[in-house]
This record gives sequence, structure tokens and C-alpha cells, in this order.
Amino acid sequence: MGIGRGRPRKSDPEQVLDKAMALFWERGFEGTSMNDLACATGMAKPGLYATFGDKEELYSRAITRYFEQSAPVFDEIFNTPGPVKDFLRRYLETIAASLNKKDCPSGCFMVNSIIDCASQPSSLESLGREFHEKRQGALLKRVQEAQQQGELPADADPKALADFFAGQSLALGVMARSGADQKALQSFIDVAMTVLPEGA
Amino acid sequence: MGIGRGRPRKSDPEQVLDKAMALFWERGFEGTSMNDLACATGMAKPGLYATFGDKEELYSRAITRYFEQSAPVFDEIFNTPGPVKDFLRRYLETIAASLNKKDCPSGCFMVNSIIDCASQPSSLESLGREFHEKRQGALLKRVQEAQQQGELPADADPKALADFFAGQSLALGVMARSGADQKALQSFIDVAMTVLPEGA
DNA sequence: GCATTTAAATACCGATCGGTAATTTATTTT
DNA sequence: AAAATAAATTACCGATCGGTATTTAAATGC
Repeated sequence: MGIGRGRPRKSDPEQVLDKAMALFWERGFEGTSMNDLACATGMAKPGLYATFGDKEELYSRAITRYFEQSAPVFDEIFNTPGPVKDFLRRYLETIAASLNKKDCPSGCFMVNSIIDCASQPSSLESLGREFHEKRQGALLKRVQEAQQQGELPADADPKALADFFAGQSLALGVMARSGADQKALQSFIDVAMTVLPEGA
Repeated sequence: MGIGRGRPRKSDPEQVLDKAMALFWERGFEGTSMNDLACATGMAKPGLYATFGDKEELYSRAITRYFEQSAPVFDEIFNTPGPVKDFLRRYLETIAASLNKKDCPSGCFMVNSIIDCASQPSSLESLGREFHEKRQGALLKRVQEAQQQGELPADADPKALADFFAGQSLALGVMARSGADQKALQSFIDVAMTVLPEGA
């Protein structure tokens, strides 16, 4: 019946990873125990260790999955032609929408990770930051292109603008984690958008 | 020699609290053990429990101290007359300066607390958020006054503006925690300030 | 049917967790 | 000097931590 040779798996590793991601996302690295994870995922501890490695590796897999899961929707936003102003608004609104989904913990796992792994003496320390820098880099590229095509004033600073909008996503992550609702996030975005010149 | 009756204290409770604050600030609630605290503060565990209560109370005292410690400098900013634009810039720049001091952990203890206590089933869950709301409230009051005195357009939304600037302080906290230097924070603030109309 | 393979399940490891009881030390009061 | 007081110190508690050895169950290859 199965495909491999031995006893078939009880749980799909991808689903296990999804549940582990949700738990780390909600409670952080130190706040989540391997017993919690075994209980929440339905995979007992020896299974978790055999499938994913130790706690650190499991966390690393979880946040990597979080990042890669969001890739398709960002790809679509980045590949949609149109004014850079529309692009940036959609960028922030898409992030905001992802922070209050009812089947996920509120807030941004990446932001949480930056905060609670910064003191970790391990590879986890830089993981969240690296993912954030990837987003920053993509934003920068898009803003630079916009400037080259005359959408932004020649004296605009693309790096500063990209970093500003990357920073807005961090703010949104903290706000959502502290209970801000969708309306509050939208109002915040509306103000943030006004840093762009009227014409753009 | 001492003032009380029994054996004199070895360590000043205020200094102990300062060191505990720094440790919680750096490593978070779950990431800091009572043994760590005893070691870092020089006060053994029974002393910590006798002086401050349990771990939760100690954390609560630590973040309350963090907030109250910043009160004088904010009071000065709020009481300095001048254009609201200057006020808001000084507000953000003062926060930014506090996020990279060499004798403290980087980042904002309040932001860290919002992130890593949000999942705590205790009074800690709302503590960081409450302090942030106090700052929001003070900002709102200042912005409303500015509008009443004609510094801002009549159609400006004081609540949205105050929440925006409160949000910028959250972003700064995450950025500093992830290693951003003072120059990056300053550049971020420069962009954020442009949400205000030229004239203000 | 039987060996092989793979995973699940149980039980367990030493270390550390938050928290405390019991004792010792240093000071003040009388 | 002795009683009283308060803090430091040491040692310890049961529970839980991350991680693993051992056994059992379920599938395939021959």
C-alpha cells in the first residue's frame, strides 16, 4: 500500500511542520517545548527528532517554511505591472491581511523571530533578520526601477524609501501581535503611504 | 551602622532590579532563568523571591522600571514648546538614541515584551501593550493640541497621525534589535517625518 | 512464511526549571 | 552579653527541560 518499505508514516511531515510553525510562531523558541510540539503535531518526540533534527533545526525549518509559504503571493505582487505607489500599498496591505488570519497566530513570525532569537547563541540569531533583508532587497530593486522609469523624483533616495517600507512591515507585525485589528492596520498604512509624492 | 535591625543587605535592590531588567530585556521572559538572574544580579534566589516575589512579578517590576526610567526625558520633550513637527522628530530621535546605547541591550524592552509575552497566560500578556498605549495617548493629546492651534490642517486625522508615529517607534525597536545602526534609524526617521505637510 | 525495513510508542536519561526549607551570619536592641 | 531580627547561604524539592535507547507494530521483498 505504502510507497516505501517499512511501516507507513502516521502523520504527514509537511502537516507536522505546519503545526510546529504555528506553535513556534505563537509561543517563541524558548516558550515552546518539544513535548508541546509532540502533543500539537501528533508526532511523538523520537519521530520529530528523526524527521527534523533537534529543536533548533525544527525551528529553522518552521520559519523557513513560513517565509517560503509567502513567496507566491509576493511574487504575484512584484510581477504585477503598475505604478510603484499601487505596488507599495498592495505590499503593505497584503502583509497586514496576513497578520490577522483566524487560522494562524496573530502577528508576523519573522518579526517575532527577530525579537526572540536575537539573544540566541546559535544560527537562529540571524535567521529572521536574513529573511527580512531578502524582502528589503526585493523592495529596493522595485523602487530603483520605478525611479529609473521616472515614477519617482530624481532626488528621491530609493534605499531610504525601501527601508522605510520594510520598516512599516515590522511595525505592522508588532501592532498585530499586540491586538490591533484590521482597521487600525489599514489606517496606519494610509498614513504611511503619504511619504510618497502626490504625483507618483 | 545599617538602618534596619537585622543583617545589612549585600546588594541594593534598585541595582539588582536594573540588572534583572537588562537580562529580561536581552533574553526575554522564558529565555531568562532565575539562576541566570541570581548570577547576574549578585542576589541569590531566596533573596530575589523575598525582595521581588516570583519570576512574573520580577519581570513586571523590571519592565515597569524600564518605562518609568524613560519618563523624565519624555516629560521634557512633551513640555518643550515649539512646532509639532519638531516635537515628533525629537520624539522619534530620542527613542532611536535609546535603542543603541552601549551599556544596554539593543532594541526596546517594551517592544520585546509585546512580542514575547503575548502568548503568556498571565498579567504579563498585556503589560507591554499597556505601556505602549500610554505613549500613544500622550502622542494623541499633543497632536490634537497642535491641530487646535492651527499647526495641522483641519482635515488631518490626529488619531491616525499619533498611531502612525507610535507605530514608527515599534519599527525602530525591531530594527535596532536586528542590528540596525544609528545612521539607519536616522534615515528611517527622516522618511517617516515626511508624512507631515511641508508647512507644519 | 520469514527476514528486512521503517516508523510508532514507551520509558527513560541527566540537566535544568521555578521555588523553598533550613541554617548560618551579621547587625541592632536591651 | 544575650535576645531578637533580617538577610545571606546552602541544599534541596518535584516538575519539566531537550534528547535518546529500547521495544513494538506495520508495511515490503523474497
